[in-house]
Amino acid sequence: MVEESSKSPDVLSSIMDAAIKNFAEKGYEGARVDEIARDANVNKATIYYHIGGKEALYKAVLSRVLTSGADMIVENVGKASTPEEKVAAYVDTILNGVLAGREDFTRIMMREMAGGGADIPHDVLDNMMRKILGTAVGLVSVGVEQGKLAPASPILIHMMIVGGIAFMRATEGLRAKHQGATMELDPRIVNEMKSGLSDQITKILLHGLTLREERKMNPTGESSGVGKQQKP
Amino acid sequence: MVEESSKSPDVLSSIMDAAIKNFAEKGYEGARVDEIARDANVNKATIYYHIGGKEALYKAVLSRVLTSGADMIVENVGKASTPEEKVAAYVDTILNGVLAGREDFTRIMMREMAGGGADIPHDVLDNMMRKILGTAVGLVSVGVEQGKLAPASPILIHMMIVGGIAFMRATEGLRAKHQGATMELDPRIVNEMKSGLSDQITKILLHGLTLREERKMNPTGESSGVGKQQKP
DNA sequence: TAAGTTATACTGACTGGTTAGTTGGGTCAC
DNA sequence: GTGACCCAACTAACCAGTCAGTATAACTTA
Repeated sequence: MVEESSKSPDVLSSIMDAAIKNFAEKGYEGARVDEIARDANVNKATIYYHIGGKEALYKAVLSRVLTSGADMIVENVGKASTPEEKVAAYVDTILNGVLAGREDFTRIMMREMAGGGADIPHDVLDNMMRKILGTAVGLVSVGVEQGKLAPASPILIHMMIVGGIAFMRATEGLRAKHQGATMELDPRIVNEMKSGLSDQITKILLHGLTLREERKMNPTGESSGVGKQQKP
Repeated sequence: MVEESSKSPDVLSSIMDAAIKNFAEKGYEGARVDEIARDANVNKATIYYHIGGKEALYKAVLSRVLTSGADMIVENVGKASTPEEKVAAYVDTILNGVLAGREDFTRIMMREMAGGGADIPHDVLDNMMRKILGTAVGLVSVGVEQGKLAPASPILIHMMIVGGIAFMRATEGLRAKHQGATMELDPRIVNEMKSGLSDQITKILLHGLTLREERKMNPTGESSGVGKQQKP
């Protein structure tokens, strides 16, 4: 009689959420449709009614995961003016925009890459490649032309960013348990590690590790005057 | 008793090889014991006789994958003298020593990280953490103390190397098909991309992307006319 | 507007193919 | 013969996908 919930609040998104969680934790083969249904508080057949099947569900999840970030990167990098700022924007957008609070996305992406990306729908892949890698290519190209960036493979840059972030994220739990390797660290390093991951990556990418000559590092950290070097 | 494998040519290693291949391609859940047995030209029960089961087989594979490289890194980095050479040795060992011709290892590692590394046996993980990360920590620490390297998180450095390599490797097939994003690249970038991945990564890590004033980058080798720029 | 019809959203119970693991027996070197 | 090594065939469980059925909203028509 009285409707506790006339229409379901949003069956589809609860299915998607549960699917993302399960696929992220256990991978495509490891995830169970029954469990996804249970997590979504939905009858299994409902999933088949709405989406079609396990594979269709996974493809839907993949599209959502992979599509969501591309435009954000294009936009934010576009806003930045100098090549250096563009690199920073690139890193920052991936870390704090695309992947912020979405460990699940990272995990699914890692698994998908491990599998060679065979399951990624072609149009999604195409779109992603064009936008994200295109942005990276443009960024480096302009920087090189302007004499501001050293020539480097934009794809490699992209992969070092994404790969670095993904591996850092994925191993967070692991490292928390096994922090035996922390050993005695130089206080300057400890300090540096306190700044945000985005800043750290940007700094490494822009300035590298080599210190030239006698230039003292700003010991208080923060991304201030780190990359200032004189002649070799 | 006598030797390890007295009888068959080498049943155990053919099982392991087949297992590595299958786990790499399909993950733990996706791999089929029957198929591993078939690939190894062995009856399925033989696997159970020698190893015990699917999970034990996977653990064995994991140990082999993860253990194999640690000592190599420690040794090669130890041989190098300056911090810069150590960084180069670190990158080069991971790429050309640990992972050379072993895409399977990379894939298994990626999946395992995506899953949070829950399956990695504790002693293996401990050993790996101590050796590999310990080496990275030592490397950066010494470099910083000597005033030759900028302070940076050794873990992040490690993850950018491994993550970058893993993602580059994993997406090779993918990128070959979708090379639409290659666009018009500056010839200097194209040239840079011709040098080995190990050199490229080392260069980025050591020198970064930023070009300072009128200074040549001192390219590691071939990539000659790289650093010639005017001011903007 | 009441009765009849169709469309949409969902469910509980079932099924059949797949797959990890077992069993009991066979071979061969010593 | 005896024990390490290997096999073909079997089994029990699991799990993706199906189906017949319920409920209700949404039209249709007389």
